[in-house]
Amino acid sequence: MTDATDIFAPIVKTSLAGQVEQKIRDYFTEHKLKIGDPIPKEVDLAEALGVSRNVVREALSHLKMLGLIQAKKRRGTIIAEPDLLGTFKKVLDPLFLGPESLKDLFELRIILEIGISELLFLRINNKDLISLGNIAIKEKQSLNDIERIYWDIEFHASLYKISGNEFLQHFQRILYPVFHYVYEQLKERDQKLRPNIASHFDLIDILRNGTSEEYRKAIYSHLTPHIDILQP
Amino acid sequence: MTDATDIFAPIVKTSLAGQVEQKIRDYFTEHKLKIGDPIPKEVDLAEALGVSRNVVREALSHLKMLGLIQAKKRRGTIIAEPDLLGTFKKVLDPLFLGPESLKDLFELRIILEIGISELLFLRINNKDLISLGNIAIKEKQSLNDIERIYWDIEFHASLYKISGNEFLQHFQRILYPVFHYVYEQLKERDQKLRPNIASHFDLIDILRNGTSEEYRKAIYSHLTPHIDILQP
DNA sequence: AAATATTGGTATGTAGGACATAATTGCAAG
DNA sequence: CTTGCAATTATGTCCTACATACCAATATTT
Repeated sequence: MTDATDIFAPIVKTSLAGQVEQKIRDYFTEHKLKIGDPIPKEVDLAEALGVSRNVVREALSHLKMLGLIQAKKRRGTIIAEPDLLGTFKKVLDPLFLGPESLKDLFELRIILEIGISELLFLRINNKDLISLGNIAIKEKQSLNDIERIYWDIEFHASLYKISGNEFLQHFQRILYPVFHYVYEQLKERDQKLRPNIASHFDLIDILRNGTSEEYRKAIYSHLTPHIDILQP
Repeated sequence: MTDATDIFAPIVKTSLAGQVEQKIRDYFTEHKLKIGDPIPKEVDLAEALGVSRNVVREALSHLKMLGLIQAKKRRGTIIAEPDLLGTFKKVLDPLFLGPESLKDLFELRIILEIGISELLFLRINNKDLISLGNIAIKEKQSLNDIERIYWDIEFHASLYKISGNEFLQHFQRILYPVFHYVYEQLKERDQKLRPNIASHFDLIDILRNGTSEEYRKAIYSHLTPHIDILQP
């Protein structure tokens, strides 16, 4: 029974649930299951894979968490369209992120804001400009840092929205706690927020009358002050 | 016993495991647990929360999947640093993504490649330029589409690497199957790959002698041909 | 005494049975 | 045709038992 093939069988480091999860994913792709299609019930899967229903449930619960499937009480379980960023959100608790990750994320933000400049000039309209102006005014009138940070984030959220890319809008919402955390760190260090080289009003002016190249320079100088705070 | 407060109690739409997961996360933040710190064992959690060990395990398995915790057989379970993008990867199977998400992701790619232009000119060196040149040559010498696609992706992966942002490098690797899928779609539609307006050689030339603004224009014209394939 | 084997305890991993819950179906009475 | 009720079905929760890996301390060998 225990011959060489058994002894030297590939060592499995992933848990059973993990393997089962992979098997189920393979099953999906093999059978070309599309959104709405039902998948076998838990007991059948357990029997087919030779594991307990417990393990199958754990695997399924992973897929469920990712939004890849959706389970209803009597209807069974069906394939669903996953929420791209909903899952991502779950690991983005600043408390769990090291300083390296934080720095990368903030740098990514700069990359994104520079990257959308072309789209901004392509898609922005008068109404957007007015709305941005109102936000900038409210920020200027803020009585404390908390309020100011709120309007600051709101300003940049609007930019993402104007760019028209759904993905980015969600991304902004998800990254909110991270950026907020960075702001908090910053506040602690030098007591009051440093004035940005280029203000929000400057940015609006450029969006109205300037070029995308001018905008990129401005947004770069607007955001970089925040980044050295992350490298001590 | 069953008075109005019970009747009109907030309806629970999340599963028990989901609630427990949240409770455990709250426990982490409340106790300010850091990486490496141990968490209570499953049975204790189950008892404390008044649920079965089964449910606790399901919640923990979620956190485990996200890399937030790490469980060893006798040592118990400890806090770990999450893998930012490792989880994200799990939902990025092109088969599960709708056309809208695909379009957004590809647009995001353009945003990113435009966004890193500043960093590229800041951080690129001669060795990078030579390496990029070799890749471009190999791409030109490719005998079939598969090979050409491989080197194309390799070229852009190098760009991300040169930018120096870890996050982006991982992002590229994760998005690989998505972009590959887009290329496949494209191949099917117009049989042979459309020539890019700006070739990789052009991009290298600009990186060597040009400005970041020229580069942005070039990369934009280089990538946009791919995007209309996604909106039918 | 130092290195190695053995043994036992501990927390996670897996198994399997039982029951609860919600949703669907079909039948029956109004 | 609608309403009400019971049966059915697959997921959700609970429970108990055992397996497995790991660690520590003790026992055995060299």
